[in-house]
Amino acid sequence: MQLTKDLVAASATPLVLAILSEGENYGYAILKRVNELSQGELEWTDGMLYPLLHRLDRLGLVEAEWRTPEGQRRRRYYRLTNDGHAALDEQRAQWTMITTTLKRVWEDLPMPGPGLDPMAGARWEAS
Amino acid sequence: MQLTKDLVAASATPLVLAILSEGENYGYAILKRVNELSQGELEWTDGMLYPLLHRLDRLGLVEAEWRTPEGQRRRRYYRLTNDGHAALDEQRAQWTMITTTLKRVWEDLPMPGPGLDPMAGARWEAS
DNA sequence: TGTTATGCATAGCAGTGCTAGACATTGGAC
DNA sequence: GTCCAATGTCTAGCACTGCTATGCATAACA
Repeated sequence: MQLTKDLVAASATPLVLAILSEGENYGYAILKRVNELSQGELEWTDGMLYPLLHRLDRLGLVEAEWRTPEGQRRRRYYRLTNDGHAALDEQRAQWTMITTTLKRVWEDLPMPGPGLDPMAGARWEAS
Repeated sequence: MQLTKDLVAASATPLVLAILSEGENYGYAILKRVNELSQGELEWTDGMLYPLLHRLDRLGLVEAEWRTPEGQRRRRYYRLTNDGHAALDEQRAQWTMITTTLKRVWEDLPMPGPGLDPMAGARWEAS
């Protein structure tokens, strides 16, 4: 499946935050995890992940630390900060809102709420 | 709720396409419909909708026609083309895919599939 | 010794979405 | 009569930023 740029951009941050909420992690493994979670549909490059990680760091949503596990390569581990957790919740709420909105049209649900009804009951035949 | 730019950008096209799939419509009414569907959470400006509509027109996803209903203002009505319907289906599939992916992390679902398990079973304590 | 997997980094520009500003008509309030 | 709000549409131009392309390094393995 070929995803639009917009969608990739919009989902990148919440996805990384969500993955880090599972526990600290490092770039290369995050890449693998994204692939796994999306069952191969999302194909992120490292070139797009690292800048994002740096951005999240600048924004204070994650903390980074170099570490060299026993007998392994040097890696930079990232961990969610409190602000990061809050940001994740916020993003999640936003996604839920948008998804709910889209579903309302897609599934033609009856609509609660004030009901502006801009069309005053008029209906047009499609196409 | 304050939405990120990315998310607004990513949802704009599918939302407009979805609204037009309900039947032909014109700019001002689409704005109202968006407000209604999102129950006031989405506050689009006309300045962002019209360029989008023009773009969709250029891409051949919608057709436009000036019309002046009996005793009403002149309006430009937009209608989905076949390509538009196809694009809507495509976008919908993409959203579903992403949403599914995000839910997997958010809800910590057990994961089906090949199971790359890049961490070889290791678990870290979260921050 | 060559290749693949692991692991990280960033300069710089292409691409584009929106803000700001403009214009016109209708109807109701005062 | 006048004014304001709602209705209705349009576009130039630039600010912003996300990614592509590229570079570097080590380990394992064939």
